[in-house]
Amino acid sequence: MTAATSDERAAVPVTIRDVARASGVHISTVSRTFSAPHLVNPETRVRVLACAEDLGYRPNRAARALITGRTHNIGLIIADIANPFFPPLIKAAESQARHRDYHVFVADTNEDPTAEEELVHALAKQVDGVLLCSPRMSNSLIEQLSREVPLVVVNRQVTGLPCVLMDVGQGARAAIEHLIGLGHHRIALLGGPRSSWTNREMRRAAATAARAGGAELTMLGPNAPTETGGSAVAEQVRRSGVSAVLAYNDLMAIGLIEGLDALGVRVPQEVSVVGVDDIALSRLTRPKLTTVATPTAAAGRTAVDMLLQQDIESPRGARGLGAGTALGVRRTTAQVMLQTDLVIRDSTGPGPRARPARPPAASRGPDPHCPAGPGTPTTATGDAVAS
Amino acid sequence: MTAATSDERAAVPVTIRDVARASGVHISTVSRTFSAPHLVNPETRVRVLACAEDLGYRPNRAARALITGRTHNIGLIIADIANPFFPPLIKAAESQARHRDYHVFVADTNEDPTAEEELVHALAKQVDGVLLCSPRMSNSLIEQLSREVPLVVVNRQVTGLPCVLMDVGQGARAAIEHLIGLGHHRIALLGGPRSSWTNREMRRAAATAARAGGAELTMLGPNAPTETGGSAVAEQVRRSGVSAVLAYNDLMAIGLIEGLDALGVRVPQEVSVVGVDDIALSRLTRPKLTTVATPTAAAGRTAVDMLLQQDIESPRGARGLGAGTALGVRRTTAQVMLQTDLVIRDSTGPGPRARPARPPAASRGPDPHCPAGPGTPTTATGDAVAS
DNA sequence: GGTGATCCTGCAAAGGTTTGCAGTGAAGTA
DNA sequence: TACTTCACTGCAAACCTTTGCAGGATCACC
Repeated sequence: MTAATSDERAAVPVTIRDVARASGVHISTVSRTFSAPHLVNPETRVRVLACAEDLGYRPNRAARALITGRTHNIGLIIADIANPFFPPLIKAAESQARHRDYHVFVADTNEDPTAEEELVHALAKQVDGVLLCSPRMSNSLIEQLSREVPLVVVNRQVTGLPCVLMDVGQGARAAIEHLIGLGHHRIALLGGPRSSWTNREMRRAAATAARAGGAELTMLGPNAPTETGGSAVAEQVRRSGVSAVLAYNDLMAIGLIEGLDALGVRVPQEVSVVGVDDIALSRLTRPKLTTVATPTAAAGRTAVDMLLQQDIESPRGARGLGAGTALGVRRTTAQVMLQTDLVIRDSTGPGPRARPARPPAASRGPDPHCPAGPGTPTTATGDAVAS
Repeated sequence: MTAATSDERAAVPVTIRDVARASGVHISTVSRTFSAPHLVNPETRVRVLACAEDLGYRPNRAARALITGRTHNIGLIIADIANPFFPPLIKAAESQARHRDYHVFVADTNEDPTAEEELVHALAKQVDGVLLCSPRMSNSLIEQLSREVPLVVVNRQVTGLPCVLMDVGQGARAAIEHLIGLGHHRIALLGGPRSSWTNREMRRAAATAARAGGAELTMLGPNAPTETGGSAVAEQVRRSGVSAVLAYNDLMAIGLIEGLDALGVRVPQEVSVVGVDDIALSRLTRPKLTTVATPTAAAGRTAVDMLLQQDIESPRGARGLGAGTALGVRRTTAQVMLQTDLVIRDSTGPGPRARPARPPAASRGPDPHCPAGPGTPTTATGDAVAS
């Protein structure tokens, strides 16, 4: 770390060989100093480390990858980075990966299934595994791709593959029960993309909960999972005569509130709205959004853990393993379901039955129907529950 | 592409050698088929390509990187992925990179300068260049790191290095002029982080514009560039007696509006608020935020272009180049300034002087002071202007 | 038929690291 | 002393690709 070297260190790439020369040992000893320290004499080790530090040596991961077959990289394939649902997931995944000395490639598919497939192929040779977040392609294609590179799927259930799921079914149930408890008996479900697993789960759970609570549930959709998708159906919602709406996600819920506002329909006085995801934004709109919080960060962390876990066993690229059904180790296919939590804020209020008993124009100030208070939502724990 | 092979293709990694064997040529011919097609006989080429396709061959980028010295990867170092300012930039950069057959590593520093430095080191050997977005470390450290790996800096001016800047000075000027035009003569500038280049530019430009317009400008801050940072100074803003505020960014502006609201101060009736960035969120809050739109996506694209441009010349890791001032090619150090645009929405209204002349309670509906109408903001063009 | 040019292909080294194997010397045991 | 064990280190092959060089075939031209 002398001043002289630090100035020019990077003009010439310094390799394991330079360190070997400087410390008077063979390159293999230098290599072992980094990858298997217990095999080298402590004295030698400190000397080598000192020289390495002095020269500014950093192992070349490409060369290492070439021989070990492990890149220490993972791929993260995202439908749309700009969708506020994903950044917390990306952030958590990147952080978790880095703690385990992995780097992450991020790729955006623009919600295009074709791009998803191409990206898996393109990344396959360059990563030890791929996280597929809310994929839009078919299950069978996912299964096929998983033979090329270890995969963990987030927000989608694929049998035989490790998946990280959020229990939106439970969340939808809680939301419907919340609405029914407020006196709503005509409720709409604002559906998302048809190919979305989350969408199917929500529909099923919401229908069951509505039936159990004696409420009528209207299905609207499919719709684009965006703000525009939400505002576009405002008119339809008004005409349908429902007094409450559960939206596929927060963006749609916010769009819907916008759209209703433009039609002169007030939220929550005339229509209650519940979203899903609890994106940061949902705390900042007015009214603040009642929503089903999904543990996105926990999902990112968990997915990385699962990926790295299944990676450990076989050193990739093991040649000569007989194809077909080798009776050796089989990849773990555990599926993890993360809990969701209903966060009650200001976009839901008493329904038609309860309305007469309510003081008029109470849209400001602490809402009486909010148990925890708007500022202290019940946060999602993200505890993992194997299913 | 037969069914038989596609099933097991990835169990055994297929290399250039397998393709060579299958097509009856030497591996170098296969290599050339991909990296220099014009050097191989068309007939041979189609045969090789067919075999490659059939076997599912994909070039191993690690091996290629090892010999060419170019990884075809770039690094993207971000202060905070979850900050809504960044995702559009990441998305654009990733897209642009991919179009040029590059993949991008994304890393999050959590606003920690130490993490920034470590990440540059960690990524250096694995990428052809790094994009440093809104770095928090010192200029001198950035310069030093740039000797290790080609760097492009976004949102920060470092002499001698290629930079992509947004003209927030112009934006701040436009915002102040807009406010003065509305009749505000006591304005506050809600400052951001002290180490931020943007922050300094804004202060300077706002001060000049205020002086020119005969308005009094109060500097508040530094503050955290977050919603909380904004809401925390609401009380201070009220006490200061200003009628308008220009905030460091949209998040702070939104936080401030929240905080003022909690104090019973209405926006824009009593205080006008202008943000900077035009994050998606700013269209969704109520009131919709008047803000200085920064061309984030264009910045991401431009930064990638500049990085790749300076990469082309020298094939990295050229050994034996004399250190010191080689009189050969010098890295391009062009600095690009992108234009910003003031987008007028609903969080700004007439100031004290103009107020009497205004119809009361006109907070809903199309605002008379909004030239383009709330739905059709003047969008940032992002035209590049070399400086 | 000889000369030269052109086009294509093969050969082999190189790039930085890991790792099985073998070798060295010292310490421990009989 | 002889033998084994042990800790450490060196040797060299291997990973997959690129690329300068040279050889071979073909063709045109004189």
